[in-house]
Amino acid sequence: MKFVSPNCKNCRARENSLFSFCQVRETEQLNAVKTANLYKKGQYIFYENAAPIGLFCINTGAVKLCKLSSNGKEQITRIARPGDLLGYRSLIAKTTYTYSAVAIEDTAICLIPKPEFFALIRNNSQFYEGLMQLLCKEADEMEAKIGDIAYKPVRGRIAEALMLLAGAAKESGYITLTREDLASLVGTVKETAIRIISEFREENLLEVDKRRIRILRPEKLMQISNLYD
Amino acid sequence: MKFVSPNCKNCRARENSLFSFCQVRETEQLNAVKTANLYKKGQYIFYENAAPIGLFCINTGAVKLCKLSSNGKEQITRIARPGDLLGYRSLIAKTTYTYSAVAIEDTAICLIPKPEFFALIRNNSQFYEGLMQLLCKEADEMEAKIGDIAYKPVRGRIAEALMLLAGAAKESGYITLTREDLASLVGTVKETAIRIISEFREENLLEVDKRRIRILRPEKLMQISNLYD
DNA sequence: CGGCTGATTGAGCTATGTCAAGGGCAGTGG
DNA sequence: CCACTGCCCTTGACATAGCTCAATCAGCCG
Repeated sequence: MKFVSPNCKNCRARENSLFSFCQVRETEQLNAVKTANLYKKGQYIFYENAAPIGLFCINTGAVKLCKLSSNGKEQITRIARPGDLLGYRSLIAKTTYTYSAVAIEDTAICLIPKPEFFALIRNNSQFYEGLMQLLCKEADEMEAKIGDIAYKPVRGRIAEALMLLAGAAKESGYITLTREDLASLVGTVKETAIRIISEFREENLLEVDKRRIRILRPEKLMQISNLYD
Repeated sequence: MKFVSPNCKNCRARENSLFSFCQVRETEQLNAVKTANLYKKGQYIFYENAAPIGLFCINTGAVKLCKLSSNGKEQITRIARPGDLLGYRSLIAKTTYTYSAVAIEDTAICLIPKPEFFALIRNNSQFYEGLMQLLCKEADEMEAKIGDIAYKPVRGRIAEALMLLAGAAKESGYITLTREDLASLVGTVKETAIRIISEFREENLLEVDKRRIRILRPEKLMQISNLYD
């Protein structure tokens, strides 16, 4: 299989990432030290509890971030996409990874080794600040998610997740997540997720082609997502 | 009511806070610019969605951080105590507060105005780094909480929360949280929380005196907290 | 002695999880 | 090109944790 290592200079993923703060020279340096890798669907990029080795930047594809709970179930905390950075929290806090990262499509990812990452935050204060803001945003989102899971019924959470996924799903507008992954993303089980999707289909809020889902009535779903008991 | 504004120099709360990174001179400056305030139990320190005005540092007492969900229920995300800093996320991300802060005991809090906060992170890189690590830690905790709420049964979550609260409850070892607040902290309702506490009492895992709870068998509770289905 | 706030307890009800049994599509190997 | 195998997806039947509503009780304060 032919895989051309992406060049940071003209990397589209870089543009909507924190690396947009980098100067041309820095970008060239990054390009020189980074290593690129292709992960097949289902392959692990890194494991929960492992020691971090660097900063990952997703080039193409999609990755699920998940933790294993003691009852053996997998909880997906987020779906990461091109331009998203992975692993910085563990690097900064000097801890092990708090979640695993698994490719859910064939995915290309670049890795910036630890030393270069730290050099970057030392030398580029804009990048540093950006990272800090990213952390805050991430925290805000998680905080919101806690509220959701605690009080929003599954139906609403699924509606919400579908909206988010559709927004993130580039051109196509198709959501290709597995029902199981979708369930795990909103904190429920496969069967419940399926039933609710079926309801939405019957109400013509979305259509299902093979496994893929396409939203038809975003407004309606949005409304359901905000509707409580 | 007599309230002596605390002095940063010999503030016990400061010692287990990020401000421990400050030099003597910085501490003196902080002391000069800060304003101290006493909040009665039940009083709001700041409101969700309001614009941040500075960094809060809890001196004595306890504060609940909570969000209102559309169905009118309050979700408590965390209980903050002396030494804890509040509001930095909104300052850094330049957003409004994502939660409200309410005193659950009579509480003394100092406020460092926005400009001085930014001056601090500009000039003290240790403080800056510490703040970053704090953010990471906070994010980790929330991530864990998401997993908990999604998959851990209420019984386990209550056990866990009790352990945490007991740990944080200074000397006394008494947990004084309202049943309602406890419920909201673990994402359930008052009645369910009460029933589970009663069970624990019957099993002699804790004792209840008036409203106050004291843990008797931490090991057991710990075990329950990790026990799934 | 009221009146209040919070704690309890009981009795249903229901959303959601669990278990079980197919069904369809896609990729593989003969 | 067909049959086989292995995912997923789907649906039904059933069980139950946890929510709601409602009534009562226990401190506490003026």
